[in-house]
Amino acid sequence: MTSYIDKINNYIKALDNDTLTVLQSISSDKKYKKGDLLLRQNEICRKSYLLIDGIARKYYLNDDKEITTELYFENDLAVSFDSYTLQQPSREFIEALTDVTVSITHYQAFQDAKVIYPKLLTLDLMLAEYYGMWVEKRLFQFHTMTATERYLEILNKSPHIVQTIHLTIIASYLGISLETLSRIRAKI
Amino acid sequence: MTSYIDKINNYIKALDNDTLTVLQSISSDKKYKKGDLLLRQNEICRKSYLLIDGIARKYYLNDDKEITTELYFENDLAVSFDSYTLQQPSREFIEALTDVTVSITHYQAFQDAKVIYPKLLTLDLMLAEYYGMWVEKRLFQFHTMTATERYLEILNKSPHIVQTIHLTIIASYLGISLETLSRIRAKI
DNA sequence: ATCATTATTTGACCTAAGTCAAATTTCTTG
DNA sequence: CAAGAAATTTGACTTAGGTCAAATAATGAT
Repeated sequence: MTSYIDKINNYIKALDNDTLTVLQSISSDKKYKKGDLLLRQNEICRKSYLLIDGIARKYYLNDDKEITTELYFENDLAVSFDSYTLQQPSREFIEALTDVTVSITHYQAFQDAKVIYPKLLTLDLMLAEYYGMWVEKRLFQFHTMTATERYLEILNKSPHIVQTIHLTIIASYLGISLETLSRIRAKI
Repeated sequence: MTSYIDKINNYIKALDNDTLTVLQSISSDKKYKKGDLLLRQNEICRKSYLLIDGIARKYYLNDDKEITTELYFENDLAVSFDSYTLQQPSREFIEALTDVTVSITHYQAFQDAKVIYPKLLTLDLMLAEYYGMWVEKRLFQFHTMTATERYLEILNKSPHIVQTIHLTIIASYLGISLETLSRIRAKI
């Protein structure tokens, strides 16, 4: 499944000039400071954010507690999937965890471009497929793995996460309390 | 989000004759008996199954225990998403819970048709988006709701599930043990 | 460097849900 | 319809992980 990212990136690299030009024409770079919100709850997610530099996360509030649903690093595409797809208010926030630089593409501009450049439609499909598989895998892990196993998985496959991100956020991403995460770390 | 199904169905209804004809030409009906497996673990999911009649489920094995990941009724599209998308061996089974009639479309034929009929590409995108949002919602429910709340949700929104499907399967779909489900039902 | 703030750890206790085993109830099929 | 099989319930006990509170440790601003 990771190789699907490669496939997507290769597909982008292999785009014809026309398509690439359009894609660039509807995208623009922007910088955010650490702590800035790229998307707030109840706003409609009208843009997608391709992380060029820095770290960000997506989260929502449950009983005033922040539940992190996704962590973004260089080259990741940050959107609130359902808000973006349905163009309806978002349940989630997107927050810069460090200073970040992003390439912003507007939803509507991309929709319009897809009609004329079918390769963008294919690209959109690949991105949606990737996200679907990613969420499915996450759900699968919550069902089949203990908190400790999930932490070890992150430690193995994404050590950069553990090195750069506060435990409160990692804990909420793993679906456990901060204290439990601390105890898991003490055991290992 | 439910309304997105309507959008998809309207989109299908509004397809031009050429596209519809192709779609029909690469699909064919088939009947399965209760208990039949439409897809086995380790097989590649080379077909999608549109339920015309009957009930089916998708599940996988974890420590010899069956975990149901999706329930299918009339008009639902049954596939193992990652196996279908990546054309790699499936972790999941798809099983007929009653006698079923399905409309089968072959992966490769659909891929080929998408190239010529961009509307099928758009349709594929909508289906992937729908599945992504559906899984995301399921994950969200597992994070924010207790077992009792999840059961009540099913009882409310999909009473037909509780009426027609064995509790063992519902329990595994809710991510709880059969005994816990039984106790939840006793309380209510 | 120092103080204040923020992050993390540790302790004591609690709770939702799981497990295993046995008892009922409900279906099937002859 | 009766016997056997399958599904569901109930009981007794265990456990992973949560909560609340307090103690350290780390970080950052002056």
